[in-house]
Amino acid sequence: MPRTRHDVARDAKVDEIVEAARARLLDGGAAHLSVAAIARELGLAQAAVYWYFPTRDHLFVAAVERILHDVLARKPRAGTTLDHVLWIADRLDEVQDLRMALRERAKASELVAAFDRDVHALLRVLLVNALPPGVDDDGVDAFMALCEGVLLQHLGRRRRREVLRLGYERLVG
Amino acid sequence: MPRTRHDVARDAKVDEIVEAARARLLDGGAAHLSVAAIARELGLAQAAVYWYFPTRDHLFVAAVERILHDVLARKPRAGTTLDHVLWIADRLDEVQDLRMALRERAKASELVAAFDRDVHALLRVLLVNALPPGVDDDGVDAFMALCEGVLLQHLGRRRRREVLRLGYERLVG
DNA sequence: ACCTGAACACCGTTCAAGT
DNA sequence: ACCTGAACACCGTTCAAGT
Repeated sequence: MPRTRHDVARDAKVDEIVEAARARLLDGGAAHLSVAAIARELGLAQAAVYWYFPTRDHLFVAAVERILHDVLARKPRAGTTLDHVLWIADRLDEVQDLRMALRERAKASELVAAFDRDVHALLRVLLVNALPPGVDDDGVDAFMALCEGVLLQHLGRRRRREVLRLGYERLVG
Repeated sequence: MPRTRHDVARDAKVDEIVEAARARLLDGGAAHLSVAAIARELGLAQAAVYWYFPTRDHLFVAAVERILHDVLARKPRAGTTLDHVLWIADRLDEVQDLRMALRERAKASELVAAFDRDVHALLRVLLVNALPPGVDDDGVDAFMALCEGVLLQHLGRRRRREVLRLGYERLVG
């Protein structure tokens, strides 16, 4: 096996690592993402990963970024604005664990903290676009908080949608 | 120094460890809580801690329990029901980081998961008691979600209270 | 009952050295 | 430019052995 792979494009090697990280995040969660494990899996020395990603957090962010991109790329079916909002909530629920892990890590890493803020801003844009026009900022903030909070709860999908519907009607409807 | 301290009551020794854990949680967060560090601090072998707490998570839960107990023991000043709710939100904001850490760890440990559910149930009782009587379950769930969600946001205390006030009026007022 | 010492299997990160 | 090997300083957990 080649020690240095000058034949393989840099992007392909970066992609290989991010893909391995993505896979680990999706089954074991953030705790399952370790530089050592990925290096083992890819047959690399640990230090090789650090050539492309200066810290574990850089790799973590890159992998979460890819996952979020994929999840949000799915197009919603047409429907009422409430349907659209509920669809967004279902998507967010899929990445809820990762968002929690992001928050936890953000306390220690400014890199992760900045990314977390970006994600939050993006979700806000998504929600505002989904809502009917003319909703005041207070209502948006309150409804956004309700969305994030309801994902935190241990409710089933059915119950979650009921609560969201109520919030929608009373806060922005 | 005595190797085994039969003179010191078991409770006192447990208390010493939990207290050290509490201090570490309060400044460095959950990431700063390690069995190794506490043993070093107390001049014990690491294995000594395991005599009282079978896993790191047991110690973690015990320390968070103590912190929560202290925070919630503080008595609110009299005021409107909204004032009371805002007071609860301020208390919860103080332990927000710990709650996140709890959630993160709950994925890996059923012990932590169970404790997290207990905390959630306790907070719900606290909120229901603070709210005016006769609020429907949907309203409570929605407002509770809003409370937890608004603590997740990067809002200042001022803004947080505005959003909570709006949610209170439209969801349970 | 209580505690030590030492081990085991993990981490993230760094760095000199090689190609 | 790219990668290895080895080290360093951490973890949580276990266990035989001592008092």
